[in-house]
Amino acid sequence: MPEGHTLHRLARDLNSTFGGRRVQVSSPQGRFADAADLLHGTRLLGADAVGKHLFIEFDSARLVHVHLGLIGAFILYDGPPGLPVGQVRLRLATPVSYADLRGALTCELITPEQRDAITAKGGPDPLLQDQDPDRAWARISRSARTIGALLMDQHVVSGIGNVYRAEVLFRHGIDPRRPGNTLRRKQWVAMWADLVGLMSQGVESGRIDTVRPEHRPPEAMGRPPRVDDHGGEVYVYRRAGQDCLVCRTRVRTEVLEGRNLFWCPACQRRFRSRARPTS
DNA sequence: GGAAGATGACAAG
DNA sequence: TTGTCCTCTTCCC
Repeated sequence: MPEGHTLHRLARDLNSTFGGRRVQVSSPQGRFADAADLLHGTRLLGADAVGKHLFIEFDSARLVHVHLGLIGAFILYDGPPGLPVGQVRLRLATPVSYADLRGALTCELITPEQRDAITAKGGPDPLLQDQDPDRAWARISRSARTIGALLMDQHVVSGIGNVYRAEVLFRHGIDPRRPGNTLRRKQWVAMWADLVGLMSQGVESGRIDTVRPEHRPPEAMGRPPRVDDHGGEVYVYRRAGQDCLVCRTRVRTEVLEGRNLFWCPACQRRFRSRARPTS
């Protein structure tokens, strides 16, 4: 589901299924009907993802911009399209496969200029080549907001959601409530490298697994990673009240800027501010 | 049958 | 910070 890895994987799948083909475009639910009529029967040139945004390009420089939001899903199916189930806002189809979009925050027809404006607003995306993590560091290192909030801010870094936020902070022993301007550059460089690795793995597997082999519980040894509601084996995300896989302290949760935050109070020690950072 | 909650983002105040 | 939107699933009565 929708963190950056989901969108990049989706773009890849849409390319292999529909890239270069003429597609039937419809909006069974009706909310995208006018645009669907315009695109119906035209060639789908390709799809690409930037952060949590998905762009699908059709002939005549027409682009569909999709943002799944919290609850959206874009699912591909093999076989000829059947009757729509539920609220299908957008359906792409060929005689042998189809894809249904439901619950998206955004599904709109845009121009290449609008696409550029959308992508220009975002911070660097760990899943794209040639990104500059220093652009994110420039904002983090100047901000008194918590690192937990900064990592979720798409203007700072693109593609990170609640799961990767919780997990990468755990893996680096950083309290999510710590202000961005108290972090060291070395810590950000290490976190960025970790995000690149974790999220790339997420694109391949379609799930979020962050637990190192040595921290897997003994009963899990020799078994494939467990699958939680969110699909993946993690250290702290949605594990409030359970034992930390590393130190057995109870994982805590708290709402930060409207989102559930999870962390281990022992592994992710609270930063103690002695004096204002000097540089 | 209805409420709550979920991997998100925006506008209003 | 709060409210709102999107849809579906799970839980509780």
